[in-house]
Amino acid sequence: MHPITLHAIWSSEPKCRHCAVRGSVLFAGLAEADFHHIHQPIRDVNLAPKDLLYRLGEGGRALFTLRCGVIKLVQYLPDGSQRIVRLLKDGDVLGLEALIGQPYQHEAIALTDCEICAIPVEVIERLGRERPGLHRELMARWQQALTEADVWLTQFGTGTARQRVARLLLRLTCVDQDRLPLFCRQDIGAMLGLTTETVSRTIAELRRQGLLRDHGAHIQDCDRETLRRIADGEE
Amino acid sequence: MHPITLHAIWSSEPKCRHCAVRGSVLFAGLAEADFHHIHQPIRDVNLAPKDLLYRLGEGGRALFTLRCGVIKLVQYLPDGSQRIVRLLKDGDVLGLEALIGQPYQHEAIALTDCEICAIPVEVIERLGRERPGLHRELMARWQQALTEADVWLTQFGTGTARQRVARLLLRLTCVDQDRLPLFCRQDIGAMLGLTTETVSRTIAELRRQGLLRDHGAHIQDCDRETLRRIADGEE
DNA sequence: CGCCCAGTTGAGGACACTCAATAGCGGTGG
DNA sequence: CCACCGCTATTGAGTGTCCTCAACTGGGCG
Repeated sequence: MHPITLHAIWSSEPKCRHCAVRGSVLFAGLAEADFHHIHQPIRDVNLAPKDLLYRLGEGGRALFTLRCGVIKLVQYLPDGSQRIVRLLKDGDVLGLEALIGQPYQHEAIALTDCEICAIPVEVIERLGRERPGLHRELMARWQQALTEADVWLTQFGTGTARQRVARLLLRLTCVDQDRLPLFCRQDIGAMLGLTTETVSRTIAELRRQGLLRDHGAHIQDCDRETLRRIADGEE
Repeated sequence: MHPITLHAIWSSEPKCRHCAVRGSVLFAGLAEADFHHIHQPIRDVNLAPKDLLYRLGEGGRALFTLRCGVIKLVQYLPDGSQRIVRLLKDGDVLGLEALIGQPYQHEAIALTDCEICAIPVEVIERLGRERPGLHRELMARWQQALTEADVWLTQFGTGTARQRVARLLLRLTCVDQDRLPLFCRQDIGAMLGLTTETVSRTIAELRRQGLLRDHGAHIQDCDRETLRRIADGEE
């Protein structure tokens, strides 16, 4: 178990106002005046890779915005193997289930260094009462997660290993053209429903065909055009 | 293309008040007085099996509650094959994406006869402004869809054909112990990411082992205990 | 009666999994 | 500084599962 670094920073350092990703995170639409209504502490959480943000089944009273970093949401199968259900990146929101009183549905585990805001549910509820626009924002977040879930099912749950890997690489590189977070083969397998050996073999072959370069776990210079053809089953 | 039967019934027949599934559908918590605020027509839609409720990419201005019946949400892969992403049953809500101005993300196709309420987005917005509780209800619906999506990914996207079929049968029968809607082998395949032949073979073997009976597409009398062991990979 | 569609069954092959051995990398300690 | 350890990635061989293609069956309906 990894310790979670929590320290209340609200009173001393109102980061929300100056938050680097304010344009894209939950409070994007908040007017300056709205911040005066926040009496509850919004906490600042920092995670290192492999740290646990929250546990599956834990009854949480906060939701989180990811200011920077990458987090994986994991669920487990009866046989103990794990499946990565979604990835979250800068500006994404997680733990929404807390808003309706449900325990967290996943384990949330950091893949990179992460900076996170932990927002108590009561803060959202109070703000929501006075600013209905917040609800629209929240619903959009939910819809975004749902769309993402559907994509994972269709893109990463169907087709050959070659297709799935190609699709994953396309999706990961479309954010940051060449720089994508380093995933171990096991994580890639857990995202695609494949074994680490199959993933390794598949990536090795793509490398031999000159469709990407990789130093260790770092994958670079994907030939997106060819990968797209592979993803669509054209070769 | 299947014609959609739409007829406005609000003025003549205010079904929402007497809706059979009012206890579990969207307007569960609405006080009687709230209905006076609805000036927009809530339409009644009836579908036969294979009828299309809405199309993927269609920009809709209504969301739907399913009073009775079963509906499948379908997405398509680049190669044209279809994947069933979720099933909806009595009391479920669909088309939520319309609420945030997005086009529908799936094809919604009836599997049985269906009775549906089509609720204009404006109605929800007006009601939501006056009754914040509605937002909570909507968020719960979204979360429910999300949880369901995760289940499909982990349960139906992993494991052997035998395990997946067992899991599907368990999930379908847990609602209605012995009576489950009739799915063709192709639909089952589209839910599990398997071919119809594999589904057919797998079910045939379960039948030979006495774990279920089926007359044509109707499956009955599942041995849920044994199926559970199969689903968990214990045999 | 015969068509049509859905389901079943068979044969063969491709693909991914399992088990196992090896290689490569980074960190630690002597 | 180098040897060693542990972990991850890679590669190989063999097997099992599922897909593909194809033929056949059976029920529903015109």
